[in-house]
Amino acid sequence: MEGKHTGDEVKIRGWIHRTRDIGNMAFLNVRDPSGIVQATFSKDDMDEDKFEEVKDLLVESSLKVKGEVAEDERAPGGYELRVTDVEIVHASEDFPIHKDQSVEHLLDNRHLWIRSTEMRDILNVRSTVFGAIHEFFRKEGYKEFQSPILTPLACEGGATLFPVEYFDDHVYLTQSWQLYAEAGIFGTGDIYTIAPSFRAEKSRTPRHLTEYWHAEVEGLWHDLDDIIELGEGLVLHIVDRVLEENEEELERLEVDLDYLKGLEAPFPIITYEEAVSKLQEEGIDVTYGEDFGVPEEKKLTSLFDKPVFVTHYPKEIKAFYMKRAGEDDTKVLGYDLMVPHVGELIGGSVRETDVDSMIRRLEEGGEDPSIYDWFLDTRRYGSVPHAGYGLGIERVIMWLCDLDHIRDAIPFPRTPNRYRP
RNA sequence: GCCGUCGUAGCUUAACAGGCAGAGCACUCGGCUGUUAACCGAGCGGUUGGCGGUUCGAAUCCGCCCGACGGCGCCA
Repeated sequence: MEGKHTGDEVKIRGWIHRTRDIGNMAFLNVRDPSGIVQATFSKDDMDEDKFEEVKDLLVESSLKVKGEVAEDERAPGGYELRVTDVEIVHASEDFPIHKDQSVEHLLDNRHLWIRSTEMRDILNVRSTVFGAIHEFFRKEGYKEFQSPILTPLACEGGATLFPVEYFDDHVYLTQSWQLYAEAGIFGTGDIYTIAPSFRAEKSRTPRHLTEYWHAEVEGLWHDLDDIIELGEGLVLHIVDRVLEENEEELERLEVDLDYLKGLEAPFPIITYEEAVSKLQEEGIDVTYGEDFGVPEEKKLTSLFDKPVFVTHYPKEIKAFYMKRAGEDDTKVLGYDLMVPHVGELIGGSVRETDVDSMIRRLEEGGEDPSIYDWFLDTRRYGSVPHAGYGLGIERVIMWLCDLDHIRDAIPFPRTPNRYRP
């Protein structure tokens, strides 16, 4: 509907977005996955009974319309379809969503709300992001590798797990692909996955889901510089692809396109220690050894016009599997990639390869190393240096689309208070 | 887990130092030959989240419970 079909007879199959009738004429805005166009019905040009039937249709009724495309400044968008024939596919019941809706009502009716232009735009971007991740890793020579969703293992020290009955026993929904990936690299080499991860944490924030999609990668012989480059490359590739495929959607979502278009390598890299001094200079009350909270992240990301890598965190605030930095073993060879409004996009690290120090770290963390027995075998039979990271896909979408809440980055969000529809 | 805000018609809400629960949208009926969230007229629609208490009288005050939303913490 941009003038390309003016004068042509076309058929459209879709749903009624809005209706108006003025006696002998009716105007139906018809939506399909590509957009909305006004369909104009005139009593004189069609069967009278059918006209009356069309006039009575409610919003979201499905129909097929045939007619001529006409340029008309009175039509929204400047073009309309002058209908000559219509087939009613299904006359809708009174649709629960109208104007003036609360967040709560839209979430209760999420299965209907995903028909909205806003949700459709976001989900189109989401589709591009998933495709771009596969493209990037395959282009870079990484193989796709799957881990089980049902697992007896915890993967991250403190994080809580969803228990699942497993016949007479119980297992958990996975929090991460990583531990299985660390076994996988011995056969397949460099690997990646896109898979759901589950966290049973009652996090009440705009950037947490209990079920989220996780892009993870594990690379043989990789060091910290390798996974920094790999993280930066992935993010830039996603941005490029979304700008190529979804500029129209991003404009409707009122995203700052100049910011996204201006992103290029290299992203700034600072150590945790430098970050702490910078924050202190900026008047933020942080002491060395504390993990960053929301105020710290907010300030830190505001100091850069690109995503920023923060490396070499103290070992106390990071997971047991991260390798110590050779020059200072109070720090780990890992990083977080942070962006404004969203916080952490990627968390990555070089993995500890020595079985004894790994067992020690687990015991220090109050865990029973015997549960990790099979995993520790990856450090017993030809242990090799390796590294990897995990990226929160909904967080990337939230960042790209400038969303206020991560729940809108996924069709059917799962949060501590909500698991329907 | 902690702190805060809010539950009134299908939806969005008004009424709150206690005194007849009212409107807009949606829907139904009627009118209108170019509407743009059309408009005009009429109608339908309420156990004020639940239980208990105070009071002559509670949507309004008090207690408990349930639910949702927002913020912090934890993380991707």
